Amino acid sequence: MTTRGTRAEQRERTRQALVRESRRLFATLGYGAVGLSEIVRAAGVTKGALYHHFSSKAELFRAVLEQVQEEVAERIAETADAREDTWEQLVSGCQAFLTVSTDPVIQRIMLVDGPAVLGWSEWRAMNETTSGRHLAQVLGDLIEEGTITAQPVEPLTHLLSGAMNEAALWLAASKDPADLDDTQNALVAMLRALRAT
Amino acid sequence: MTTRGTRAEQRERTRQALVRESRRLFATLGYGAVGLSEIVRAAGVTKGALYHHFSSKAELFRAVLEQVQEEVAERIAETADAREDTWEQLVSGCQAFLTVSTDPVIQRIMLVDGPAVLGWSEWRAMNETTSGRHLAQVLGDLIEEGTITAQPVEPLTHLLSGAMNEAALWLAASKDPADLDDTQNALVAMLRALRAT
DNA sequence: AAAGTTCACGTACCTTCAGTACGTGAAGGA
DNA sequence: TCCTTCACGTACTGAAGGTACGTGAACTTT
Repeated sequence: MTTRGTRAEQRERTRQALVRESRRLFATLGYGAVGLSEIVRAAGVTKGALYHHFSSKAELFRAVLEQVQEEVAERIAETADAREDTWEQLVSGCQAFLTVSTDPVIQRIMLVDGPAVLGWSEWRAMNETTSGRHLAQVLGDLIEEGTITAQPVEPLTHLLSGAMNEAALWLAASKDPADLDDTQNALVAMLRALRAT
Repeated sequence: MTTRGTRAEQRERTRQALVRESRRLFATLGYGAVGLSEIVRAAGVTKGALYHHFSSKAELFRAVLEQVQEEVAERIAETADAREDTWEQLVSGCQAFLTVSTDPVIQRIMLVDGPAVLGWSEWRAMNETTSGRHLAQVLGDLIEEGTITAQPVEPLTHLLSGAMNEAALWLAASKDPADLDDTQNALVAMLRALRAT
């Protein structure tokens, strides 16, 4: 094999090829239905290369999931940060999540296989460092400024993120385009319920 | 092997043994970490017997999940049906779900591995025939009687069931016993938001 | 610049697992 | 009593994840 460029460059190229191709395959076929041989063939390398970069199939999946999580978090933050009002940041952020998460590619990796492959607690921890943190942050701010009734933040965070995850999965499978609007309306209604009187 | 009793009896006994032992193992180790050899050893049969009853490992898991789903649905219905008022049925049913689903055994099978092993849509369909149907039923009744603001039932159902699933998973991992109360309070507050003015 | 070291892989192999083919003996019917 | 059915047990296979070790180019050292 003709190795191009410096060693660090080559290393990075191989790693990215593995992550990119496995992300594609995991998303379309699901973690369990994708073999390592299929991945390395698509990436144009061998299993030796894969195990030089990742200690296991699950570790490779973790790398993919991290990438997906960061992308989702970024796209949500983009939308939310465009708003001035904290309350509007919450609402628009939630709506952005519902829109972004409709992508089946994101769904399978982030919402379906993620918890099963890495275990729920690890999956939770990863969420917490990306998009979950934003949600908790905004909710905390809103409680502090008195917009939302004083209460523990964590239960609220999990209730909302769970509601949105499930709704996103359902929306992806639904045919009626009106479902998205209906869901967002119901969600906003629930959010409004949290507001202090 | 000394087969006791009639053929139908024996058949049922082995099937139940397989379901019982695999349920135990799936719950404690997770679907992926349990081998069929381990299951048949625990059940006191061989792989021939397993594949005579179930066409695949996933099918065996499906049988286990069905059993778990029915148990959960029954326990919730028990609590909810004790109430006269439809609204109180919703509230007590939701609270019952949070309490029941705290069991790690139920969690791993029903909430973590279920969607990944069977695929989300099949998992959703199974839910729909058990506990999910009760929730949709009650919500529909409440909308019909005007207690809840008129709106499509499905989005609401998914938002709520998703919120409760995630909350249950979090509660199981949490240490603070006050978390359960906090979550139930937050949930009830969200439910109340749905009420027509 | 030559020799030595590191490292990013490739090759060959092992183990385990889900799944299959086929044999067997008791239950049930004729 | 004979024949069929069926609920398994036994023995095997292919594929999958994972490992041990070799190799040659990139870097370091002298």
